[in-house]
Amino acid sequence: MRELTQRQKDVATFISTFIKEHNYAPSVRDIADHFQFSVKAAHDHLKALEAKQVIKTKSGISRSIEVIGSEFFPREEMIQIPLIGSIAAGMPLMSEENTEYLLSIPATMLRNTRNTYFALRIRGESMIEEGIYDGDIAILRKCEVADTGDIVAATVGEEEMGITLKLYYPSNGNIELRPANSTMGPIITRSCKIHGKLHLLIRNYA
Amino acid sequence: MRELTQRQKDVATFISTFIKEHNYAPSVRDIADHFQFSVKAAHDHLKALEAKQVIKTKSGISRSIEVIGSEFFPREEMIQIPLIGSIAAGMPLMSEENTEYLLSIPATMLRNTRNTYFALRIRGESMIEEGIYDGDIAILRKCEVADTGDIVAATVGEEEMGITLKLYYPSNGNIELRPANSTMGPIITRSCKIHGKLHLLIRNYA
DNA sequence: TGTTTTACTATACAATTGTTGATGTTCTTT
DNA sequence: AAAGAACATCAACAATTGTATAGTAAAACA
Repeated sequence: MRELTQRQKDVATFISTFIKEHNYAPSVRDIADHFQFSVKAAHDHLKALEAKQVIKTKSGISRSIEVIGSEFFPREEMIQIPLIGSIAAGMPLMSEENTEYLLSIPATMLRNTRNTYFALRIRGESMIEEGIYDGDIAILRKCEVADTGDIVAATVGEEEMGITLKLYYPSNGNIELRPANSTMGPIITRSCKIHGKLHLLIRNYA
Repeated sequence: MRELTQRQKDVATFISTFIKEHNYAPSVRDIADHFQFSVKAAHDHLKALEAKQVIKTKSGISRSIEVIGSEFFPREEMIQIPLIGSIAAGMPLMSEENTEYLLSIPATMLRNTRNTYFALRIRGESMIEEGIYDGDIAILRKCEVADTGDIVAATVGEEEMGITLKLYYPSNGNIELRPANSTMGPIITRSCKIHGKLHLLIRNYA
């Protein structure tokens, strides 16, 4: 298998552009018309591009061309993340009904596509020395365990008390949830529920 | 015109889900098959949903249903923002050829859709006291003027010297570009070129 | 040199798909 | 009670669209 020819790149570019412009994929004839060649030529190009893993099509289904990742046409993989409320403001339930809206984050900015992520709005100044400010949006990876020093979203005691974002420091039996704010003391507890680890922070200036 | 009925919501949800799953819109028959009703029923639903501004279709073009904004199916408007390099690391040119990749940001997180935005990777500790850390990604709105106290990306003198992110403080004839780091001094200059204002900050923990 | 790949033309068939007419039921609103 | 909207069926037509056959020709490769 050789690499893409110029003509194939042109066709792939056209498809990619067409999808962005129209929100649906071109038909074989849309491609043929644009390049002023026959329907078969267009179809052959699609086969070639599919063999070279640039596009994917579903046989028999119209306008089903999908531009997939490749050296020449890197697809921007997006992950949808629900923003499920504010940290330390009641109880942001981990359910889809509580989703304020979905954030789209490029997969390249996250570690692993297969993990589940969720987002919370930061309230308060407890993590200010880590550069996490009131109003910031934290994107967390859902997980139950954390390593020492990780920034985690956790609930201590009753879930209704609300989630806190803190530094995780376990020490012989106890768990210390440290704020990054010298005016505040840590929460020391026997057990807490970890909801996720901080992976991304988004701040809005306006 | 009344609001959406439960059935119409179901149909709209199906379409929305189908598009996410398949990357192409359902045909009229895909909808009919799923709900076990006739093709005409599906088609009528599409007309109703279009009249109610929930979807948009192109007549005669297969699989051209597009779910648009509405009370019940708020469309997440995305803005593509080019990441054009690192701040204070050579010269990140404001051109599309220098785009490392495109970030997708929900429009709701930005002030104005019509503005031009670009992104830069932060290098150095000069804005650490504003909670802006090395490696953070700054999303800026392209503009030439700024207000006192704004965080701006600017170049002083030759453009090749590189862009800096600083606090903007003009004072009778001079322009002071203040770092947010007490160990560093401000840049005081007669003139500088402002490239944009900071609007969004993204930090990756991993 | 021969083989493979690329890049097409022209034509055609069949499946997919959008669209419509005629018609009826149920529910809500006036 | 009347009117309209919503929801539905069956059947049919026409346009769109994917796929294929039968070639031609040039370029790339081994």
